[in-house]
Amino acid sequence: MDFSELKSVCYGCSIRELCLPEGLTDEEVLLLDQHMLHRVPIRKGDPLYRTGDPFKSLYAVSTGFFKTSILHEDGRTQVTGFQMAGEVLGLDAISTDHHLCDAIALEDSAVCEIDFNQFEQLGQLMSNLQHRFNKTLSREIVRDQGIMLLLGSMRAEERLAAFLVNLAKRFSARRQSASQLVLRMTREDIGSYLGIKLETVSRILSRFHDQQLLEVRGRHIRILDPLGLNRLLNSSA
Amino acid sequence: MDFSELKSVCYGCSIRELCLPEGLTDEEVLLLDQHMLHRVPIRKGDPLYRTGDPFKSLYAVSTGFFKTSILHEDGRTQVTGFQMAGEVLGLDAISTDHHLCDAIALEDSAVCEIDFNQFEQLGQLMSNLQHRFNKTLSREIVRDQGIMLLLGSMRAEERLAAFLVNLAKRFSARRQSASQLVLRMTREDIGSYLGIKLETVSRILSRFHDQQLLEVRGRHIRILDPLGLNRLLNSSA
DNA sequence: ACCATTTATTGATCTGGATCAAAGAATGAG
DNA sequence: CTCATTCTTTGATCCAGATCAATAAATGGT
Repeated sequence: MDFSELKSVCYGCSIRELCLPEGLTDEEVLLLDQHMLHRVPIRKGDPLYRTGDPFKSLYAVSTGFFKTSILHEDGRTQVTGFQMAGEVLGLDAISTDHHLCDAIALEDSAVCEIDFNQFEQLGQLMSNLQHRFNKTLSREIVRDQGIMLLLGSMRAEERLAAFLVNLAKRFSARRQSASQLVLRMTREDIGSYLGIKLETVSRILSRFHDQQLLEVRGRHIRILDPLGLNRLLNSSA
Repeated sequence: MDFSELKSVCYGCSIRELCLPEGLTDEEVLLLDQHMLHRVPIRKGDPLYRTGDPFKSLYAVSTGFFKTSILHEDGRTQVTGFQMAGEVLGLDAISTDHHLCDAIALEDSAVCEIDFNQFEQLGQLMSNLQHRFNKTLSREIVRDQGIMLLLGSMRAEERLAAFLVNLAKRFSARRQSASQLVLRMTREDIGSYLGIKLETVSRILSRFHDQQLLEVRGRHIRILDPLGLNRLLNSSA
């Protein structure tokens, strides 16, 4: 059976092995995307969903870049993540059947919509899919706990270094340059995510620039000294 | 069929409806605990598991109190949670098949050990169980994101108020007093969890005491003014 | 291309919480 | 019960990062 002949969202997708289908066989992938995948474009600045929206589907980012943020009753907002190709949006909504954050496209993007009811049913048929999905959920927990560590015990400079190193790693896994980053988010978004103010983000980027760790031109960042950045992380200094 | 006659760990358990079996039928609960539950006692101060241990089982706290903490390479440590009866430990380990944090008993405790392989198999047979478990994982993600909000955008006083309100709510759900709290953890543990220093925890508790919000006698805390505490949370003042 | 608006940088000053220090209270092992 | 150890409180001082402020650079709509 030649899978490339079939009309399959996943099959032609270059980030398949970073996405939900990771670790599934070709036949399993086919079953997955024939049953429930649906490609949806989202314009820059538009929400994929908003807090309170009823939960129907998960979304795998196909192309583009998103941010998720939660809104405190007093108006304060906290960016909880930035998602790029292959990453899954909406996992938090499974708990309550309503979305608990806003997901906003930071550039023109496309997502694969995954009907969650159907997905759960397919999980009953394919233990491998269910197993992988448990890992996906668990990985999200680990990611969040990493951010708790960052917010709870790192200084501003370390947080920003960790952020850049993490972004670079994720770009690199997607075969994009690990040194040439284009930030899709504002300094304020970065600050919110890292628990610091936008002025502090800007100042530290400038300092990293002065220290020859980075070249900073607005949102275009080139990592000049990746080891130097990493050194900031692994030393408690 | 009279389930109370059967030897079932869950059936006689008073916190059943706060635990994994939440929402399952009696028959489903029976299937669950006959297949894989195993009660394990843990002494105060002992680890239930440690970072790096191979992952075999999840653990539902039956009685007692735990903390989980992650260890940064440079020696810094971050408490990621406190778990009481009915709460599940080990969800983060599903992602890598190894535990990624330490879980330490803060008092003499008992857990229900749940063999995860068997649990996944049972999930394949009982879609309801699987569905509930997806929700459990998702709820943990939501919890972690709430802590991100706390760490990223609240001041020390608000963090501590949020912590106490949350503890009181959880005790209350377990039919324990919502005003009379006995803290099982040190000021340092609380501080680590909240991203502040132990001296700051102590000072703010003293201040709350002075403001008649609390009565503080070491680890014995009585909440005198729950509305006042809540007011600290909902105002950005 | 132009103007309005949003975003970014940088400086000056202020402050919440960290750090350093020392005394006091609770806990646990023998 | 006693002593050692760990935990907690409180005070004095300091500093990383917040806040306030002003300018400069992007960005987007018409």
